[in-house]
Amino acid sequence: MEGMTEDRGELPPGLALSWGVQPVQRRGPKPALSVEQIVATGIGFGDSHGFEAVSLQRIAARLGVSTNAMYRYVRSKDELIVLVQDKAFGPPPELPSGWREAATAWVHAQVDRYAERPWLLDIPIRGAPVTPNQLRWVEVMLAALDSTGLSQHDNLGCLVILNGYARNHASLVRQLEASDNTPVQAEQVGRFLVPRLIEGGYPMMTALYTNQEYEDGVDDDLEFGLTRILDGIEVLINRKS
Amino acid sequence: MEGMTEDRGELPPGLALSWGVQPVQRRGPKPALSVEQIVATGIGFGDSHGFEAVSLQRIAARLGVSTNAMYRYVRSKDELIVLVQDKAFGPPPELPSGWREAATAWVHAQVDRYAERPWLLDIPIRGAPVTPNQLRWVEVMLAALDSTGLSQHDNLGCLVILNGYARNHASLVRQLEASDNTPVQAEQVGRFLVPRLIEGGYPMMTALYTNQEYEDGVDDDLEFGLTRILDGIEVLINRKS
DNA sequence: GAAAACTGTTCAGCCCATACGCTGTTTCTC
DNA sequence: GAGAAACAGCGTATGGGCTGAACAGTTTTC
Repeated sequence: MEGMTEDRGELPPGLALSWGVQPVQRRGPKPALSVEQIVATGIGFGDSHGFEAVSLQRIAARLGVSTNAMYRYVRSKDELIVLVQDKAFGPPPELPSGWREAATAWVHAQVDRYAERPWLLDIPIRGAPVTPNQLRWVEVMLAALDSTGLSQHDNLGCLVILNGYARNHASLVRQLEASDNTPVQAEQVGRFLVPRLIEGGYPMMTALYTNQEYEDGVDDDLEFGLTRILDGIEVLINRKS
Repeated sequence: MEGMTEDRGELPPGLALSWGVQPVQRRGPKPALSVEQIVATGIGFGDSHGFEAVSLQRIAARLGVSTNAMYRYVRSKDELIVLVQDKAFGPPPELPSGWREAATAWVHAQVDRYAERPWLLDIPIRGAPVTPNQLRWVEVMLAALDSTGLSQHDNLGCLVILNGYARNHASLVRQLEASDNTPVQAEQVGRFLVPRLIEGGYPMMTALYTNQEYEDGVDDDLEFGLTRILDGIEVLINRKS
């Protein structure tokens, strides 16, 4: 490809870089760093100390470079985050045949990714996915849904539901893992809350809390919700045929 | 209630204050501010300038007080955010009878709330809901699902799906509103992306982009996903009876 | 060899949350 | 009524973050 230097003036942050399009340099000293190196370091910090730890300062310090040197490689922190997100999430797995099996595997894979790197859940969603790995996830799921006979529009709708459910579930699991670590505190919360629930007219919540079902009932029951959603999609498929 | 001064030592941030439990003060000057006032000011900034704008500095400045005076009312920013979140989201509406109608109204109401105050989507979810309004939302939905004959556990599972879908959908709508404002940029993204999709082996994505269906197909189709989910739940209900 | 382009650096500005110590005010207790 | 205790808000200070501008050094091109 010759026109690799196309002007990326108004493209959203991270788009060009995530596809490996970098401004070709002709003169001047060789860069001491590379975008890949910077992104990898950012992921390292995310893995070890969470999303808040992936900052330009820290990455620069780790790489033995001044903070502002980062701006020779990345236009803004936002751009860096987009790159980190795409790289850290990685590509999707191969999906089994059969839309139901494929969807199940797809959701499981996403949940697993989030389990490996929970800090990815802290990255705010900027817009429609445009980076290579993100689009690959969409691609494989759409391919799997192609056999359902639904319209492109409906397939996309199903994908959005499944994706949202995966992310939502991963987020829930993460919360539970974080709060279940302190059963002492959970019990103290209950002692504070229950009288107020009774007095405030929260019968269902009271039952939940006194049944010990809360904080416990919302276990990592991925299959339950997934089955509901898949059943709902299946109803639609059967109706159309 | 006499024991209002129970020690709230180890309770999570915002729990006590959100339920109106404040340390009773006996001596010293009267506070110039109130927690309600602070929270209301925070919500004001959120409404006018987004979540990032709700900072202790700004609130303090607006109220004509030094930044650190805030810490006489709130233990940390986290605590403030919890209070702001609960107050800004507000209480749920009355739900119609019939679990399906109720769930539909519940999801719609949540989406509407997020449409009114999109910045609420930027608040990270800390843990299981414990504040009065949040719990009220759970309460009314559980009450509506009580007639399904499902177990408490299953009802909670359904609620989680619906809640996740509502939040996810609101988030999508917000993205679209933010990105659709610049059709010029969207077209430029397409020009950058399509050749790479073709070359990179993204047939479904290519079709989507060339069909103009992307950025457009994910419209605010709340009903589509909701119908799938409700159908899926209905399958479960019918199976159990 | 000179000019252009590009590197990383330092300096600087502005934002944020938070800790500490001070002064003045209010109220309880003796 | 006087002193002590408790509490308000303030100023100062620390540490972290993102980003812009000016600058000196390096490499390539003309």
